[in-house]
Amino acid sequence: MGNLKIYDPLSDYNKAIKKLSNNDLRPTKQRMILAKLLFEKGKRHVSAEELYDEVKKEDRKISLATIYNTLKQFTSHGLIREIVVDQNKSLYCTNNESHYHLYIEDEGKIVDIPTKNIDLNIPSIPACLSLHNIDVIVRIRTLKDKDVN
Amino acid sequence: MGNLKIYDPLSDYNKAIKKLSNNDLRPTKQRMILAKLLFEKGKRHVSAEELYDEVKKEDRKISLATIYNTLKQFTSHGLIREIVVDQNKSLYCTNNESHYHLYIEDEGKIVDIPTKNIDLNIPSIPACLSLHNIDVIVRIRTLKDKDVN
DNA sequence: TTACATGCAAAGCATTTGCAGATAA
DNA sequence: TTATCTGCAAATGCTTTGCATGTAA
Repeated sequence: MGNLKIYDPLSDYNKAIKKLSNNDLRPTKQRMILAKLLFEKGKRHVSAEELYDEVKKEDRKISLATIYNTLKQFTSHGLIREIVVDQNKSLYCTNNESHYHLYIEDEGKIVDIPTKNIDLNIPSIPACLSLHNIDVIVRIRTLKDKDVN
Repeated sequence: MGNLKIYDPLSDYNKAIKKLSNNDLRPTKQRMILAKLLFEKGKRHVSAEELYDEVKKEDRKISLATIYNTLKQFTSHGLIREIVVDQNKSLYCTNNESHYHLYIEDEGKIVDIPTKNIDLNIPSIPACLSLHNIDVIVRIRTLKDKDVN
């Protein structure tokens, strides 16, 4: 919002661009715009549709299909994380630190939880020698209409 | 597995029927069939489609729409729990004990985790005075193709 | 120059819904 | 008899895909 900003060669944004180049992702116009929106605004949880709207607000245009595809690519390259919150609704998280998620169903909101706040004791993990990723989603629901009848 | 079973007037199935009647759900033919499949086979994690197939295997027929609607009703009446595992994929869990879920993404499988195996420390829960439900889904992914490029 | 990206519209898929006919009480 | 179910087919909503055009290197 118009605040002065000293050029930071290691900002999240620049790191992202570098990451793009380091992978097989060309830093195209669309990917730059999306990386900018995703990484210059701090830690965020956005949907494809929200990003689409933000791009439009900047008087630019990226097709929704490209936004979906790009989010998918960014995810598989480890730049962001996908959180499936409901059927027909994914949010993308730009927080790169180790953390879990709290999803407040009633509000459709997500809050990050530091990994240290959750102790997992799962002896039942079956032969996960090559465990690659753990994601914890705590879903809470507050007392509402539909559940008590 | 072919083991003898003494008639239990308080079996999960009968409890379910009773629960149905106690709510505003008429114990119709379709609901009885589904309750039977859901509660007489012990703790399960099934999708609507799987249930649909099981009904067919018994030479009966319930429309998929009715299965979806019934699962939804059973869920909102607390008979089962819905677990959203992916976009466009819900599983329904018949375990009534307090527990969380481990989802193995690669295999699409779900395993129950006793509540005591997970310590939640979430001071950040915002004004959840009327907290109604906590669901924890631990998602694990083992090292696979698409993630390293 | 050419392999890779993008955009559009169409397709996909699990789930939901509208409504006419069927059923439980 | 009447409020409630059921089943079908059509609709929904998010996401993906096919393919022609555009673009980075």
